[in-house]
Amino acid sequence: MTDDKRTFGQIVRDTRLNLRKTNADFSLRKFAFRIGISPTYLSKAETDEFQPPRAEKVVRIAEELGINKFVLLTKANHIDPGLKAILLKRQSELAELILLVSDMSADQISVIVEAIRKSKEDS
Amino acid sequence: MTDDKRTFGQIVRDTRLNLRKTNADFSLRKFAFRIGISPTYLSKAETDEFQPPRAEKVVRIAEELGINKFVLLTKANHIDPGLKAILLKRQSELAELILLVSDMSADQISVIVEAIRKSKEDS
DNA sequence: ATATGTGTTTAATATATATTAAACCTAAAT
DNA sequence: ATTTAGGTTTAATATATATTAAACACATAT
Repeated sequence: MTDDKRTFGQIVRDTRLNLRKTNADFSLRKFAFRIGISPTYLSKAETDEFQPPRAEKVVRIAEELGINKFVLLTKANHIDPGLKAILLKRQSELAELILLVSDMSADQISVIVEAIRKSKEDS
Repeated sequence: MTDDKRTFGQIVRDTRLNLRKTNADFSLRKFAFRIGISPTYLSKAETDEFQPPRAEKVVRIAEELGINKFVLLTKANHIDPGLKAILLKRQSELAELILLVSDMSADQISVIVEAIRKSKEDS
């Protein structure tokens, strides 16, 4: 299960410090500049004193850290910009589907995804 | 097709004025107070001079006007708070599904919804 | 004529969210 | 002993989004 109990800040700091062990480019300052935020802000965000940055920055952080962006976005209380764009355009049509699967397990949803994928191949 | 070319403001004003024909409670002022926004704001929003109000207010407007909330939310560039809550919790699990169906027609999505609904009955 | 109801406009704020510069305090390297 | 690199703290802003009070103009009812 992808059920990480840690906060946004804890995940980012833990992961970054781990990478820093073998790569000095993962110091707080260098990492912050690479992402496009100030060291100040990253410091506070990693200690959960500030709220996480906006969605786009969170995605960049996840990419740089090599972790799943959706997990980090969820911790940051953001919806992925790509998903958001799709939903903004088609929420009437997608609402039913999302509500319908919202009480299903991840496994059950995977089964559905696979079924749809297969049916798509046959066309 | 639910493809209304009108803006948020146009839809709200048109619908409200229609209701007002037979019901004085749909004057701009009374309606605004009922929704919980100022007449000023509603006036500007209905003429698209201000951006639409926040999602919760848009939902209330749709309910009062008796129109589909998702359509109005889309025009207002908001995601339905209910959907948003689901996505914030489970976007890792739902992302694949949403991306997969995002290029399908509304009809095709309906077919999938029906299939899932049936399979749910058998359990 | 005036009070009442309608929508509009002017002129600002309010509120939340996102964000920073600069000074600071270490510990390690020179 | 001092430069360097690390992270922290103070003290504010910046930015976007959401929102309003009060005065106005016009029509209709009294």
